[in-house]
Amino acid sequence: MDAEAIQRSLESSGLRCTAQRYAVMAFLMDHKGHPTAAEIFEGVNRLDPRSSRATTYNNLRDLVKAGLVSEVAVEGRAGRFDAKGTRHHHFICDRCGSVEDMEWYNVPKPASRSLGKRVVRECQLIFRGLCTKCASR
Amino acid sequence: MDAEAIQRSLESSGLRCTAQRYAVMAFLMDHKGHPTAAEIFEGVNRLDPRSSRATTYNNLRDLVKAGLVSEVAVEGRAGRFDAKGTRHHHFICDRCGSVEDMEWYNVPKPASRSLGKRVVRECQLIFRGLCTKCASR
DNA sequence: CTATTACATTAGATATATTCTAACTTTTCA
DNA sequence: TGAAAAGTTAGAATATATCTAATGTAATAG
Repeated sequence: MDAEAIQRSLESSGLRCTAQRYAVMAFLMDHKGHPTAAEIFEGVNRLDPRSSRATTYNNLRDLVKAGLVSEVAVEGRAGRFDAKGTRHHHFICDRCGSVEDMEWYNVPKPASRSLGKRVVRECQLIFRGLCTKCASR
Repeated sequence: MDAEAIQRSLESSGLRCTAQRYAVMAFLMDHKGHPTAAEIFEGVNRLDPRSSRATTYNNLRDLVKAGLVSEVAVEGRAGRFDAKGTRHHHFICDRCGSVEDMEWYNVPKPASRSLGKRVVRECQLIFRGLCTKCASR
């Protein structure tokens, strides 16, 4: 996604395309490895313009609310974020904790009996085990 | 699971069955709603014996390492725990954040091509959407 | 074009969650 | 029995996230 596309997607979500917000979005497009808020903050601030920590958190929250970014569900303390480009599942390494993308495939929905009145929006798989690096030890 | 079964499962994992560790395990068997560490700590301490926060965290970590408890992958700051009784998937409400159990069913494994050298230990499904309460608003 | 208002950003303080430290207690077992 | 291992503890330290209140910036009604 290029600069204009980022700008358009922000504006069509009712968010102004500020330098700080743009930077968060661009960083996420560029780093597919599910960075933490701290990593995003640091990465964004290594370049211009300076952005405060509060702004980074505010913008992440706004972007998640707008559906442009998703927060990845992992155990552990630091939230991890993901620009919603392509759909994918996740693999989490038991040993080193890294979060990797896995190719997307459809997963059967639960029986409507067990679903009740709940409304399912999406359905995500999390694999656990050993990543390539940790498996070879 | 009764008292003796908890004791046996602890000991067969090489963990002593201390009062504090037993209490954490019993609390988790009794509260299927994926309590946070803080809730477990509070719940355990409302009864005898007193257990410190550090011990609660230590014991949770030991139990997870031993495979008797799993940490549920949810976004948000506080870790949530789950005694591995029956297998189940999870439903997370977009609106109120509650985590509910969903009936277990088998999920197709990823293609070995996309898996590479990774070793999959388990495979967990997370549904997102609106829970029964939030859907009716 | 300016004033008003809503949106955004900031530094730093605060709140929350988890882990660490170092002393102490209990259990195990040679 | 007594040395080593395992467990517990209070409180300090660290990590993560949010709040506050002052300030800045952009959109737009007049």
